[in-house]
Amino acid sequence: MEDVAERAGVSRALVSLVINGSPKVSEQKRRRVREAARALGYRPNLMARSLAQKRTRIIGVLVNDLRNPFFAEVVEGIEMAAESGEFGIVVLNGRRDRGRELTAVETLVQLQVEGLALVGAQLDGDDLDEITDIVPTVVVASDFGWPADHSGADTIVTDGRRGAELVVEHLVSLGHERILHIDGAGNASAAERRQGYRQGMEAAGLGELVDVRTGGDDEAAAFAAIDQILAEPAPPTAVFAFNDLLAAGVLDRLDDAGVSVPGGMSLVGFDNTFISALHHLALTTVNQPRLTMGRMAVDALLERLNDGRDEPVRHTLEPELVVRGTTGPPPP
Amino acid sequence: MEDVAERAGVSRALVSLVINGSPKVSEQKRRRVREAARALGYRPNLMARSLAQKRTRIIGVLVNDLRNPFFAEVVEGIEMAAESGEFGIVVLNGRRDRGRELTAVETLVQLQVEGLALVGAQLDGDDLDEITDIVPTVVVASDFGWPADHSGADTIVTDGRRGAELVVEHLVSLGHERILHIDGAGNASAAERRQGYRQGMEAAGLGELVDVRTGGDDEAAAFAAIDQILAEPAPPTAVFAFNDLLAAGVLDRLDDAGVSVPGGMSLVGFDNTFISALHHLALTTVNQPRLTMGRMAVDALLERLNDGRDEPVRHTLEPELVVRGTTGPPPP
DNA sequence: CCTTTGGATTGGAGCGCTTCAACACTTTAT
DNA sequence: ATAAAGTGTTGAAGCGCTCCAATCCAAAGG
Repeated sequence: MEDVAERAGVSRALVSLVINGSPKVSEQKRRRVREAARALGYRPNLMARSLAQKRTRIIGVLVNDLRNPFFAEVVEGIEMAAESGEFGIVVLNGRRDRGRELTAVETLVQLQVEGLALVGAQLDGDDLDEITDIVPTVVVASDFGWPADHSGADTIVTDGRRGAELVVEHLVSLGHERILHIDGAGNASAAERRQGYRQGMEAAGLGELVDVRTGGDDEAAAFAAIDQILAEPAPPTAVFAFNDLLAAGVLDRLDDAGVSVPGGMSLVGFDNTFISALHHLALTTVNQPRLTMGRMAVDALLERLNDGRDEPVRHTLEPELVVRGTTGPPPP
Repeated sequence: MEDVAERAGVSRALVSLVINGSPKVSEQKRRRVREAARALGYRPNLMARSLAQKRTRIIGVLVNDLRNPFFAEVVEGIEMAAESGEFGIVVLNGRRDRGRELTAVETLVQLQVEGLALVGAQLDGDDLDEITDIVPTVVVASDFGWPADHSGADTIVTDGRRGAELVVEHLVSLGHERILHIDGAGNASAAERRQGYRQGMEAAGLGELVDVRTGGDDEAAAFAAIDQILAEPAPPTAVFAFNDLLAAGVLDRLDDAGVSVPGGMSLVGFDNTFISALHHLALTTVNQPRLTMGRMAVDALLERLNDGRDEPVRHTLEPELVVRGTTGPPPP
């Protein structure tokens, strides 16, 4: 910067003004500075700038698992919204490891991010208790148990309970009774969907047939459960899987076992990722508006940042059943 | 930091030493500083630290499209390797837009990243000419045309030419002759695969039947091409798609048109993403060792950073044909 | 002709940290 | 006893930038 100033025959301060596009610089000097900067290949040092400004204009994003297309799209929504709010984002990947999530959050805070978006994080409220009063935080696509006195983070979720109910209602309307749920195990939104499933079953008078098996959040997690189910005397006629990835795993296994879908068994996923839309799978699933979720997350942060809101806010989006080809009437 | 020092009854310098785990600090003071830091909820400011150290320990990653599982996994490989080299990564998403890629690279440089990994980038050599002599750069999963005098970036690719040849060889061995290629349009590695396809065809004496259609890099890009092909008098008996996503789109369209696979037409993808492994698709494809590519990319950067290498290096990995269920003999 | 006004420019302090030379003690060798 | 050689600790400079108060200058007003 010093060099640029010298070459342009001005002070360092003036160079700073030009770089930041201040209106109070004469056209002449502006040009000279620009030229000097170009000639010298000058690039401002963002670290120094942030330090001096005490602002970073960065939103930190922690994501549960980048390989899951659902999360990847939420992140994309966040990125797009951040961009139009003149913020950059830094994405850290928890890779499904709670410990890594914890250190990632710590890193982001030390990076002085101005807002924190946790996408599908597995942390719980206590982990964040301290964080939330340092930096505005929004939790997306998962739901934390907050400690009683927490100052609050915002929450953006799709109503997983309702989504699961929709699934059960759909299956029941097709005539299914033995509907089984392979859940998301310890996954952030697993509990809610389990609950919705239970409520749906009970509402349909099928409370006695409630059957939840442990799954997970990827294809492989379904294998054990399916193998077990198929070996049982009275297998279900429909399976509701925690998410699309898991459902794809179920489909694979049913395939292997020679069970046709939906002829021999109906199958429903969750998330409406592009995977479920592939015609060859044509998975009936529940849509979550991912881009919208990302946008709302950023909006929530910006409200705290720009408008000074400080009570926590909670947005629950409506899920939507997407009926494709993996659901039909139960076998006779 | 000042506060911590005061509370612990030491100087700021000593606090710094403790935080950075210097061995030359008495156990007693170390404890007192630690305690003071905890009590005050002190968090070091990474910006300030980087500025003072003139190091960031950050590798910048620019990725073509985070929604493509192939790229997501390469990034994961990079992240894991970086982690074990004591580096963090910052990922910026180009979202398939060249302009965005350009500004992203600029941002990363200004962020003072110590290394730059471009994953599937669409930039060309000239864009990077200036960058590469500021920061060590490695190009992964795409291949740039370098300007003659460039000081060099490293390159990590899977041999796309060879991969395409493998595909053609496989199809030819099954008896196919009319093998069509739906390409990746302007995509970074499209040219190479096109070339491999051509060479393979020619080597098999099928040079006359070479037929390349414009595709792209996602499902939708395949639709137009397939519709057109099916309307032609002598449609191909096999289609080689630029990547798995595109192949999935082809599969969808063939499905719609009532063409069975592989009975009516054989289909091959590229990348061996988890999508191709779904039994319902069971897509024959070509594997690229993604995690290895990520690791090698980081290794290349570390060699420049730590060992002072300064001539460009190029690693070409061997592709591997993965035969699944979408290829078979041509229809009679 | 002198003062006022207002826009353009600048010097310098400060952002939170690291680092290095210098200093203050101990301990060991002489 | 004194010199030499560690150990721990610290003051102060400096990293590259921003931003405020102060200054400068030219045009406008009296």
